[in-house]
Amino acid sequence: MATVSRVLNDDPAVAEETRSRVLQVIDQVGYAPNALGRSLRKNPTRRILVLLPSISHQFLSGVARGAEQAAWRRGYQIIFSVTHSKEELERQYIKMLTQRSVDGILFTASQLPAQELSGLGARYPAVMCSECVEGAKLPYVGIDNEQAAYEVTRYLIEGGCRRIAIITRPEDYSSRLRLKGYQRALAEKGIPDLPEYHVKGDHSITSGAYACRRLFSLPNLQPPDAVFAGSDLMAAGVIRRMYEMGLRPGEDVMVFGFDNIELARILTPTLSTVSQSKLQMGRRAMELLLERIETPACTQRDVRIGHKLIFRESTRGIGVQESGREIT
Amino acid sequence: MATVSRVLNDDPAVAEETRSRVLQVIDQVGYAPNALGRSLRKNPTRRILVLLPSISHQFLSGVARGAEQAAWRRGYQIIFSVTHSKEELERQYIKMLTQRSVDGILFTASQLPAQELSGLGARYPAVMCSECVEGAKLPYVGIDNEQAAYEVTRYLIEGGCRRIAIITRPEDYSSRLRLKGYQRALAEKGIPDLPEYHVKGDHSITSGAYACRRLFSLPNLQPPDAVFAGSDLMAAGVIRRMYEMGLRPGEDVMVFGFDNIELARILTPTLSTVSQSKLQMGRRAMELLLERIETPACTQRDVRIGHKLIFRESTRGIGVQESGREIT
DNA sequence: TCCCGTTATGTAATCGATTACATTCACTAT
DNA sequence: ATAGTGAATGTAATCGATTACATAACGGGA
Repeated sequence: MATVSRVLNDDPAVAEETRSRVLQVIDQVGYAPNALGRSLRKNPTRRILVLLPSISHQFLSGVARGAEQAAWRRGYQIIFSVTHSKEELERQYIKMLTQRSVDGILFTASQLPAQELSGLGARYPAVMCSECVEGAKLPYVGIDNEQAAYEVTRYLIEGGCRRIAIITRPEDYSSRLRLKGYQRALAEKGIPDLPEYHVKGDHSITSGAYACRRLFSLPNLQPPDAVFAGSDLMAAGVIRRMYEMGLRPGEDVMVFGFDNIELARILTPTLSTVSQSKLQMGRRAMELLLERIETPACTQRDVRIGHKLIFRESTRGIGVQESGREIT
Repeated sequence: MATVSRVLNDDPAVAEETRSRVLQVIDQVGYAPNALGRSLRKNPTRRILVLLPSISHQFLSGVARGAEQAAWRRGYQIIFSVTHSKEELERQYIKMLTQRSVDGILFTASQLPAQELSGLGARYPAVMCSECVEGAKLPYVGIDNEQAAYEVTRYLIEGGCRRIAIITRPEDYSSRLRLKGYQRALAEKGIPDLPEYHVKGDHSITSGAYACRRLFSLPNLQPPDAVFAGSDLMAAGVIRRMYEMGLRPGEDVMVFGFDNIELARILTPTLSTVSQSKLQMGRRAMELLLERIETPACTQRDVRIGHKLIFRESTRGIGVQESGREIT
């Protein structure tokens, strides 16, 4: 038994002849070492859990890919679980961390209270990415949402838009920051910030379509001349609905998205949007996490990733298309 | 120690007073049981691994959701890993099964040789879903691809199309079956099967666009009057490219997709496609897998899931839109 | 008073792999 | 011939939780 273990762990103190004999027998009986026994003794599992709110999240899947690359490079396996934005499910999967089935955890959109996350972070390696929880004391990697939204809004205003609607999911911290950026731009240009132009969505296509209908049937108020959606999916819903209402997105009304998922290039009209470097975001977050795992003493802090605005046909009416003006 | 274990496992033979005292201390010191030790003793982990070729696969993410539901219902956790269609990665993750980190594995698009999969299936609980490997002796859950493609082709022919192109990924077993169905329909109607109209793709949008360009610049041959793409994503590429070439999909040329992902409802024109019940597919596959785990003796076989054709604007030129003719 | 049964808790073996330490063996130097 | 050396292998403790079994404590009946 001991010798077998030595063979499998490349211990040099095994005679060449014994080694090959062992390997042969292993092959014959189809022996596979039990990972449980192993990690019980030498505790790291070299496995990381990434929590996603849903499995088909276009934006986060890019982040996940970045995280995966960084993990593999350092010899870690990565596994995913899906929370469906339910606290209870999230706690279930967090158990994998506290029970040592994984060495660390990467949150992409936690629903847990800040305090709970802080407590977890104090005891175990954990990092937040993309969407963060206000007040949770975990390292965080993401873009400057306030600034990005500010830039989009300013761009729309400078292009001549005066009635700019915004669709957000107010539960998200990032969405609240974006709203702030939007308001900063409006204030700067002396344009009134009408609450009627703030509409809620949940990042689904349907909710975008629904928001669009509300915006274009406001009583006692002119319809918007631009719609800034908090995600490309909602923007897709907006565009779809505009066609159904006989509006021409990109000409009658400008549309701006957020995330730059693949869909943005395929929609008709193609969608202007904010590009976040998903790969880089995931990579940096994973690096931060591995740092914490391997040197428990370390106390790194938040990381900010750059973003850029992408101009496509959905804002054709006010400017150039498909240039990649790098901004931050 | 023993008493603590009893408390955590709800053993009735613990005095109420001791129980509450134990719980209090557990809370104080922040004790969390180590899952390794536990599963080492009572061996099932009640955890299932689902292998996906990529994290942002629109179609499979629906399947994954179905699998997840079925697993939760029976008290199993589910975790995902991504193979990027690389054999080596796939083998890495399969180790989680052989090393008993999970109780079973669900393949959605394995790249491994049939023999290897058969060997695995003989020793451990494993099931294939959606895409199968020809000759691999694992239970499989999927649709009747040959029949579905036959129905689509027949529909196009009956609508008046005579030059029907098909885009497939010939590496997939399912694609080869679909090609057969396509050929059966052509033969039945006495329409020649021209190899020039068979174009390769890899299920990416780009490959669809590329295929489209080839199809509409065939030397000495009329361009097709219908394009049947092996996936909605490729169909999206086809449609995008048609616009760029000044063609009107759904009027000049019919377009049919496969999978019925959400995108199909959003494209302009909306996309006619084959709907596979993703949820049901995932659910049935997971049920099959759990069956195998819990009653090792059982030897269930393949399961066939129904499909239906969805008619939308991209075949507007030849028929009704958005009806749901259930077929199998 | 003694014995028995019941209930609650403690003891120790177990799961499978790892690894410090002990042992064996062959061989060399004295 | 004997002690000493080093390489290869064997032995047994260990990781943390579970659980069959042993023990302790207590009350009640003969």
